[in-house]
Amino acid sequence: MHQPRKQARQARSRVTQTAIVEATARLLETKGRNGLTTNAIADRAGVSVGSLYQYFPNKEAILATLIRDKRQQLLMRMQQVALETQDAPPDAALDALVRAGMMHQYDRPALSFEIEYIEQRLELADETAALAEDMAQLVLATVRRLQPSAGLQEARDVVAITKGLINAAAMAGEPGGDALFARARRAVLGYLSQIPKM
Amino acid sequence: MHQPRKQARQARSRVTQTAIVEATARLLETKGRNGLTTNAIADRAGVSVGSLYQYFPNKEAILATLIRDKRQQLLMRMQQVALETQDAPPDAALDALVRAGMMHQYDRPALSFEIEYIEQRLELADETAALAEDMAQLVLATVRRLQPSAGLQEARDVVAITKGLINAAAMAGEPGGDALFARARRAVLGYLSQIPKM
DNA sequence: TCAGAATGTGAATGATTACTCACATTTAAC
DNA sequence: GTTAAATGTGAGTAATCATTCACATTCTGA
Repeated sequence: MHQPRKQARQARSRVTQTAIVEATARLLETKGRNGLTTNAIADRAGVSVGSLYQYFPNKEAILATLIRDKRQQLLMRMQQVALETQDAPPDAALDALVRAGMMHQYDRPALSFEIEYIEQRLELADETAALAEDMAQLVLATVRRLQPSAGLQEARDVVAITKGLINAAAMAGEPGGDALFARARRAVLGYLSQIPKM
Repeated sequence: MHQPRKQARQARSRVTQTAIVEATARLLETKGRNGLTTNAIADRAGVSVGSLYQYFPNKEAILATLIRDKRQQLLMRMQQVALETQDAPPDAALDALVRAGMMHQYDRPALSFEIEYIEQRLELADETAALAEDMAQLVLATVRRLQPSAGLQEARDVVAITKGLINAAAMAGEPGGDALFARARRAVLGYLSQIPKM
């Protein structure tokens, strides 16, 4: 392989680095995994191919950075929402979480879709699983306020159900407004209402 | 491009054709979209590369055939189940549909995952949408027996919810047994119970 | 102002891969 | 048994693409 140059020391290098990752995101959205070539990334980012290799050891590393960024972004948003709603009524708190998840995926649906696929075929599977657990833990705290008998598995399911619904809507080209949110809300509350008491 | 040879007339050509499609499926499962090269397909199928092009104009066409086959298989299975349960109690009928969907996806989860991705980036998007509508119509008939106020959108949601749940379970490596089915059942029934009456 | 460090460049390289074609083998019909 | 059609072969071709490297440009500190 090859060692990328040392840490950035000038402002312009950060700009370049960001441009590369964002160009990768845009290409994934428009052309998918196949249209994602290093030369295309460089073009789109307005830099030369050589620059990619100043900051990333290879193409996969760019993808890994993009994915980690997005992941971090989602988790932090959810944590923030959980914090903000800790004193709100339980159903309002859950609403806020569902809405945050929906917003994140709907912000750039095509990108979310590509990332979900790529995660599975990179050495990121472990990190992905770790994130899923963090998300489930976060959701669990709120879910328990509504359904004390809920466990981690149920929290995971709530995440999966929401994701499934939103994914399908996004793929079908449905706009992600209040109608979709209302259905996601029903799915989650409905599922929770069916959890057997212990 | 290039014209594949005419329709098969001998039995061995059918064998070859099937071997090519099945090899493609196996490679997708084990190596993913990236490991899927024409030479690898030929190797795995035990034929020469040239033979691929006797039956398919290009690599995409092999994928398209595989995807159509799988789709057809799922839809027919669901139709059969719907027919078999048309006189059964509504909840038993819905159970049977959910179970059939689960079985299909769990039969070869990695393959299902790859196919779902590829469908979006092939000229198959229209057919995929058409299948989704067929599935929704099929599910709607049964769903209505439980919730007469349910519409096509709710049927679509039921499919999406189930798919999301099963997908997450498959990716997490969870075995697809009765525990998963019970949760899928709860998700569907819970969602339906929340549909507002008109 | 200037040296050296940091950053940027893009043609060249080697590997991979989809697809072709001239030919070999097998089958079916008589 | 012979022949023509059907089927199978795989080295070769051209295109694409990730990565490199020798060099150019820009910045920073003194």
